[in-house]
Amino acid sequence: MSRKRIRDIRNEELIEATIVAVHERGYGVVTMAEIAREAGASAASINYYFGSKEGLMEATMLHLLGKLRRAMAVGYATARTPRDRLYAVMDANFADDLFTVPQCSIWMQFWANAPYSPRLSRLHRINRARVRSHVLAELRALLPGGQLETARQALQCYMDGVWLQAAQSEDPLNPKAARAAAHLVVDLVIP
Amino acid sequence: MSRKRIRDIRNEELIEATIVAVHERGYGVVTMAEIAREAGASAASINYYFGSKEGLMEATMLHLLGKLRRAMAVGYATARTPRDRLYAVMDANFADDLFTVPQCSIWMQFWANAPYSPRLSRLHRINRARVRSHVLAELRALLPGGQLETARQALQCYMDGVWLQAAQSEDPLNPKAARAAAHLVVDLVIP
DNA sequence: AACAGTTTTTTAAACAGTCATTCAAGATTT
DNA sequence: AAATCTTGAATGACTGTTTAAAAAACTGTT
Repeated sequence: MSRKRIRDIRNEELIEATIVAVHERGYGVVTMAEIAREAGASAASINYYFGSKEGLMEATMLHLLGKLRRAMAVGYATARTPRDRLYAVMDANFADDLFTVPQCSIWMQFWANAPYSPRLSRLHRINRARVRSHVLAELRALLPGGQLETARQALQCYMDGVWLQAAQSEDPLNPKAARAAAHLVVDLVIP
Repeated sequence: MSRKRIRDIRNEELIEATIVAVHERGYGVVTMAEIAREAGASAASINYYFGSKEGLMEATMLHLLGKLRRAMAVGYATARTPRDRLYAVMDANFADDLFTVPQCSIWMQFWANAPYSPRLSRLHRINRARVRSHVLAELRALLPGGQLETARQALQCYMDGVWLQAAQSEDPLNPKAARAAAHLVVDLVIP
């Protein structure tokens, strides 16, 4: 039992340290030693748990993807109309514990590196397809078929674009305001 | 005269090679030697012309920023109404000679690295502010003040988001379709 | 509680490459 | 001849990963 526990604890510590360290230095530049120092461990222990630097990055993104997926599931549980479920998708993207500068930074690094790493690009494809199908499912109930694809792309690209911008921010973000803005964009697209 | 000419020719050759090589390998991973090979030159000559790898990246982005700025100026020259000028801003972003996978890749790498390089982040700020003020200026003539900021963010994030997605594409892009889609988004935001 | 045996965890040090940059010497152009 | 351009080779520093050995945690037995 506690054998498993230790591994889980280390995994989480190292992933948190990865988010901070990659945010501060960039994925391509940050070293295993820096991440390890952030976590109060040694570079070798990261390889012990994750196999490689790429494995660590994959695990970190898996962690964030899971957070996003769960946040979306929570919102879906209480939303009753297609429009509310669309709001829920946006709200998940800008949830308090997801929409932070370090996490948007990581996402940025993830996007930049995905084309060059089969393991990362696989995650990227899966996540994107999932969000896409959710958005599309709700839009179907709200728009005529001809406008579906335009509206979907507008919304999905909006979410990506906001994160992109957030990753460049010097100051802490305002998730509440981001959610409000996202709702306005939804209303703009679906009158 | 031709002393200057040679420098210009090399600059352009090396920048083109940079775009191809960075697209293929990623900025953090590509080596000076690979870029040089792509250009049919030596790594040392890149340093001779650009001083450093970072200098080369800065010059490359300066080149692309200029292309974008000029494309926008061309569109502005013929547009007569605020809506047409908004179309022109979008069209510039998705112009035939700008909206290609390698160039969107570079832009992606640029975004990812800007937070860690003062020289790149300066370029990023300048470019973003310029696009922002153009979009805002046209929107002012089309929307009540209260919706300005929402519409601007929707459009600007849309453009970023489309590029982000384009950078992941395996196949060649379709600039014409992208422009058509962008027009539809404009029409969605400004009925 | 104590202990020997076993497994899991940790890390210092070694390893094996890598790469941006510099430099000196030669090639080319003016 | 002078200025400009080019590059092979040397430099110097850095880094992900492996290894071997020690530390810590756990196990069942006494």
